[in-house]
Amino acid sequence: MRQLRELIADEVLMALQQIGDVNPESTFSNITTPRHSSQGDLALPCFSLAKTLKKSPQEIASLLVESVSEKLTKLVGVSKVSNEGGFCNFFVDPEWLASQTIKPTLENLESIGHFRPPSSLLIEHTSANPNGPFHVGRSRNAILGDTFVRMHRLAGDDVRAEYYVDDMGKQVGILAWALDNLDEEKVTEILDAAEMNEPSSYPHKEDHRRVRFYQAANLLLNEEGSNVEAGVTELVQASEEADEYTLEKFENAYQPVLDGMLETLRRLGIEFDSFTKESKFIIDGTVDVIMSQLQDSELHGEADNGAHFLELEERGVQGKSTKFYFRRGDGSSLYATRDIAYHQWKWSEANRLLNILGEDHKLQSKQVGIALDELEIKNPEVVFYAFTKMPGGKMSTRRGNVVYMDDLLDEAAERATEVVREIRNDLSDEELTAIGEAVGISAVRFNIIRVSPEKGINFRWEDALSFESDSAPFIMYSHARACSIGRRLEEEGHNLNSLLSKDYNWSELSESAASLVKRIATFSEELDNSIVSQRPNQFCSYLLSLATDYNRFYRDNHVIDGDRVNCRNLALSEAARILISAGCTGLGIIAIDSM
RNA sequence: GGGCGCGUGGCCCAGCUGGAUAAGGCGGCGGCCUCCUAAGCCGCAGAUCGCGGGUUCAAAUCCUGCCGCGUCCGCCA
Repeated sequence: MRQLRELIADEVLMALQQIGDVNPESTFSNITTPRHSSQGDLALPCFSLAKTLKKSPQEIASLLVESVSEKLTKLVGVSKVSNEGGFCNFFVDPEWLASQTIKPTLENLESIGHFRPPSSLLIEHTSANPNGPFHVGRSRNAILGDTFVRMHRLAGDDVRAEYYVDDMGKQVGILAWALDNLDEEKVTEILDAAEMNEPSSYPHKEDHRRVRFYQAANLLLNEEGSNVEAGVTELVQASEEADEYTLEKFENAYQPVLDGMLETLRRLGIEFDSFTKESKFIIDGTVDVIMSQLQDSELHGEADNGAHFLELEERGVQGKSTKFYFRRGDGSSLYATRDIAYHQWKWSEANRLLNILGEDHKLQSKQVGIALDELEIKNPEVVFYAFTKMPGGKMSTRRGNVVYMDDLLDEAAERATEVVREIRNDLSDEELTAIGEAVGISAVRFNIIRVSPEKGINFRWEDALSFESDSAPFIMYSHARACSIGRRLEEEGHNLNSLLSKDYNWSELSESAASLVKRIATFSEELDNSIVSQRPNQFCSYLLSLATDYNRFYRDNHVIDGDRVNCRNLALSEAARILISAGCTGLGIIAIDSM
């Protein structure tokens, strides 16, 4: 709690110095938030001082309290200082905290979430091969990436969301080949034979339609003695030489697929500011420059057939192969080489770079990082996330072992609509559907970001669609409750702004109201912590706590009491409502006002 | 074989830059709607923090060995 910390810092530092601490700053930096509210709002562990001061931690804590207590408790804002078990415990005065935080929250809507000077950054996420519909396995990247975009924006940063389009190479080549050489009938025949001809719920959406061509071509590719391989290879080679005709053919093949994927993403609330094509760096020649620069590296080596690599063993890369190839024997570049050029270009576009990558890209990312070092180009910040597994194993577009996001969202919206229908009998079908859509989508997003990125997710329908307490609908429900208060006041002819413009008396806050005030006060620092530690799940937890605290407040602090309005409780409720709503925006949850 | 990551109540999951009684949720049991939305609130039961060593005043957290799971080790993307 930064408000309390700032308030007590000077006194505590002085007291630490007095009792003989030679590095009070360092001791003070250990101050933490206690687990239990009975232990105050901040606690300073005194154990590290025991040795140098030759006193027990308990004794030290007690000395500190003695020296600091009188002055601090005279300060407006500190209600109590005590010590227990070697900790020094500081208690904030909730009335003071409320006077510091509630009004600013109500009045400075545009600065909600701001905690530190803003930065400008480019976040690259999703960047999935445009070869088929967006599926659940790919969605963790998109949802996580978009959440970072949103959280940074909430914190005041200038963010550009970027999609790197793989518009060349094998994946798109296979798709282009298939569209050229197969027809619907043939595709159906091939998929039937492999028992992969599953009916699509979106047969006319291009990503769903074309993925069948892609899957069929992959099946042909694996057949003995097929000439498909040769055809695809020819295309791929042409694309890597930036052959205009081929690249256009590729674009015609993938663009409708990409559009379909983006449509799905848009339904999830995910949009991009810019798209950069991989071929750009072949066409503009930077890949060639990079390759020749890398040949000057002391790590550079050349294989028998003329392929070039960096030997990374001395840079900590271990395994069967420690070589990083950046140029094939025929002189052409590889995906990773283009990625280096892409990073060089990205640094010309932003001050900070953040990449969202699956854990399968860890080695690749390390190799690119070392190559960037060799070229004296800064490394980007990277967030890795673990895979989403299906009960049958890894999801794969190629093998058809997938759950498409379009289907998951339909199911989510449908189930949510049924839940609303059971609860609300005063709404039209249209309203029910709208709420169901918002709830379903929010729930799906939340169930992915609520778990720490490095932990694997086992996809289960019932988990992905969970509407239980640890979920987006729970948060949305608190928000809707808060909205209903304002709505009712306005229906009764009140003007909310004039009710809120009064000066409140914050004395004698109930326990639940005080808890809510404290929770509200830590919004920005919780957001910032979550961003800095690259764990959106932390902000998820915070928002769940805020919603829980609001629900408790709601239980025993009424705003409307007969024909009287408690303006102070209204101010608290509105501040909470505003922050829940802002938090939802930051996580991609749709904060509807009725549900 | 090697690298990286993960392993917390029956299930999901937080805590992991060491600190006080390991936080929530689901499921189970029991309470609360003459009162602003009960998708809520309150209580009870349930944890050898994968296993073994070590460092420390203090270990779920750091180190190390083992076991299990994931992922990577392509002149693929």
